[in-house]
Amino acid sequence: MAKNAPASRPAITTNVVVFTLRDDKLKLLLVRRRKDPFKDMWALPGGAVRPNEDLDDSAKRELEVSTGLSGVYLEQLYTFGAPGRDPRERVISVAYYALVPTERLHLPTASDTQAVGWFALDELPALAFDHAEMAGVAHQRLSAKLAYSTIALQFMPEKFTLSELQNVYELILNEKLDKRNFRKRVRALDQIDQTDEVRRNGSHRPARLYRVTNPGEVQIIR
Amino acid sequence: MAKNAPASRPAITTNVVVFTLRDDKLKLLLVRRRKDPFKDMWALPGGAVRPNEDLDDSAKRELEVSTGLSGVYLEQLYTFGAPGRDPRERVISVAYYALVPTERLHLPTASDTQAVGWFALDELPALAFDHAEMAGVAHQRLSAKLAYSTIALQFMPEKFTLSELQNVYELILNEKLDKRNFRKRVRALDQIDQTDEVRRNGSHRPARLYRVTNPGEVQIIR
DNA sequence: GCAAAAGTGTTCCAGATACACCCATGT
DNA sequence: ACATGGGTGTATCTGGAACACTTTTGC
Repeated sequence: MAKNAPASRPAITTNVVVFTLRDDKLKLLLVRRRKDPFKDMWALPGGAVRPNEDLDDSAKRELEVSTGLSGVYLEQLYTFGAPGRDPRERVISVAYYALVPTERLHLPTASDTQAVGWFALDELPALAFDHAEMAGVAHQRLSAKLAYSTIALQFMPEKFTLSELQNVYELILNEKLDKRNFRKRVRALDQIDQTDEVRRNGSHRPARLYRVTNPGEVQIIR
Repeated sequence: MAKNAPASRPAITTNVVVFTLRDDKLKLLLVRRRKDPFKDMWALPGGAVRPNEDLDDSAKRELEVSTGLSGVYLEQLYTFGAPGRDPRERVISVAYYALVPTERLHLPTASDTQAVGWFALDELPALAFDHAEMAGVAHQRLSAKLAYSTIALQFMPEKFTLSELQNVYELILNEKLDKRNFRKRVRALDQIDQTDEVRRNGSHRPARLYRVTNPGEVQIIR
């Protein structure tokens, strides 16, 4: 059955739920499987943990392979290990989730055409294995964390407007927020700095640009 | 080196951080190791996941073996997999934490003398492997969860007084709370029912006994 | 001059905090 | 009668929510 496995030892993999914001939607990255089982179905990026590789490093590597990116926010999510979740043999999957600023994704990150794609969370195709559950748990965690941390800043590019930041919150929470209250609150966090630049963007008043004070740092608030 | 392991497949274990409240302290359960490595040191209960056993089931079993208990609150915590965390061979450990009401622990749960013990969190002995880190992460999670869930009720026996419940909060948070505010808040949760019994307990007014409305259920609040 | 997004403060309300005294019992 | 923990209500504070108009630009 399994290639080189004694039945007594499950295989270990990491999977990564990669979130980004595109086209005014919260999307995640899927790869198309090229082998059985679930051949040609969409799945979360992931793969075997190497013999001497830390779990975090394995997730980082999977992220790097599928997106070309490193240095983005990455956090362990949950470990899935039900017998039978892989039809071939027992596999324990340590799931992570990552947040990437859209601007850093120049290419559609196709190692070959149609092998990867970004899908809106509410329009996911059927997923291989228990990956739909992983994606669900990741989304839950992200939404929850939005409320009590500065995690949303991880989606922002180097410079951004407050309207753009508000949009990020609105997309993830899936509700409209009050502009004045939002600005008051987000400025009170003391995690963004005003620059002296503005962005001209259509026939209306230019927007002031801001910058994250401590990029890569996620603070617990409230 | 390793007994029956191909270097390509790490071993999988679960470990459980078992919390209880005793002698007005938050304590956790440790077992003394009888074999190398770390022979005679204290460690978290745990052991290998069986070939066809779900991770949750493995943790439940370890809990049952070390405490004789089942049906208590148990939640996956984090997965530890750094190479070298076990000196013999690569081991991935899925850590859980559990909360047990003290009353359910009649025996000191000794399968043999001195093999297990309860230790206050601020008086832990040196622990084997990376178990000190596990315990730390578990305590953090527990404290955090106290603030936004009804998890503290999991420590309560069948019937309890509000003073006892307040004591639980004070021990875990490590700060004094206002009696009137505490009672107002905890009653507003609508998760405890007044019984018509009282407990006579020394030379003072008897305390009303309460009961958890939905035992085993932990609600997210606020 | 008009359309379109940027920007700005104040009032109101609810939930958290601070706080002190009487009650029922055992000795 | 006194020591001990059980039990109760109100005033205040604070942070969140609601809410509308002016500004700057491109066309």
